[in-house]
Amino acid sequence: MSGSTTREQIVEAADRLFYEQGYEHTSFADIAGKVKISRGNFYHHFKTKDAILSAVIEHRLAKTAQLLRQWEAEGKTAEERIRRFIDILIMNMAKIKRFGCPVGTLCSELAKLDHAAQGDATRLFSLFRDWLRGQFGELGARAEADDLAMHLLARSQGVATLASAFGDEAFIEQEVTAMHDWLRQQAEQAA
Amino acid sequence: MSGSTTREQIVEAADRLFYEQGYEHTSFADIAGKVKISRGNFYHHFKTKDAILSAVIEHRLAKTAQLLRQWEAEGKTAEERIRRFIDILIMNMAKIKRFGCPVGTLCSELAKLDHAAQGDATRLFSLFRDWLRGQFGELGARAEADDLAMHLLARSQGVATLASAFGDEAFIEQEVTAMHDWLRQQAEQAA
DNA sequence: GACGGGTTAGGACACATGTCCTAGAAGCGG
DNA sequence: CCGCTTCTAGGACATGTGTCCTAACCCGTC
Repeated sequence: MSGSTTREQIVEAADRLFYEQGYEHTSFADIAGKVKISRGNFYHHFKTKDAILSAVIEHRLAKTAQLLRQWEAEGKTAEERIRRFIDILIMNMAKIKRFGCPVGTLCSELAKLDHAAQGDATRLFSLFRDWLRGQFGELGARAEADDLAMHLLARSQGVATLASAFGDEAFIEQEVTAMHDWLRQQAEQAA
Repeated sequence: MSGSTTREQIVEAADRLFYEQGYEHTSFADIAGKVKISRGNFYHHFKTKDAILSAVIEHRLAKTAQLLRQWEAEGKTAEERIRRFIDILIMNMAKIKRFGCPVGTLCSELAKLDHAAQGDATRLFSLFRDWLRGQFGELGARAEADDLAMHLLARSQGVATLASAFGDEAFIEQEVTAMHDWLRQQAEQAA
């Protein structure tokens, strides 16, 4: 988990803690403890808790963009690429069951705090949304491409929320299968 | 919104604040301010913040159970009753757009805090889940009744999360329509 | 009118937190 | 070796928090 620079280590530790404990429930001391630096040193890198949040979101945006590029490169057809998206629920099953979706829970928390970074956090969703819209477009959907993208995003979110609440991994697998079936239907319908 | 006793007023104010600001971000002072009592008086009614949370969850469980009984009485067919559930997204559209789903966001927050009341909060979901399973059972679904219940719950959750993140009410309406269509299919399939 | 239990107000207390300052250590070019 | 910038440690400071104590108040009962 260790990036090279201290700043990167801080961002990565904060990223993880924000996900696992929530933004507000994570303190400077928590992050400093993880990175094993003093709270005073912390201030040299980030003046403000909000500044860390911004850096964490920026970091997640970069990671997500890279992930999307990777899917773009690996999947041969649009349908195949969309399946990669569906399968992140399987790849991250254990963490999702424990902490929910990193994007959805962060957006929810910031919405309640009425936090200034709310818009930036939503851009994480937009990244997936726009990418999915592109894939559905290639698949043959025209005007509905964005609707389909939002629909699939929403279903993933719902699965993550319920799986976390009930601590149910089997439910994830079941709904992932259903989403794959749904995608097949969409692909056939478009052809 | 004012219940008669001070205790009820506290619970109702806390209920709302926990929903709108989150559990952790709501302080004794916030609640006392809303009810217009002193922090000292507060202690007479609730010794602990966790105690308030328990009371709030209990309150929500009671309100939810009553709502389900009401739907039970009003809807003539199982299909009609399930539509009531779907339509809460419309009824509470404005608040959902602003704060998400009260149940889902509470469960998510408590999961991250690793809070003892997590299980109690999940019972809120269970109330809906069990009720929906019953309805789908009446509709003709047998073994899949619980799967259908969870599926519908998950979709509602996803819609709430995304509608809140994007501040998009039209998306709620669109997905509600889709869920109604899906339900019609299920009803036809069962018959 | 006196009593007593339930209710209220006000504030004390210890602690954690975000923010900030200062002084020293470490690395590096001249 | 010197001087400068960057990094690090430790702690100060004000504020907000959950918790808790004490004294006064209300109000029905004898």
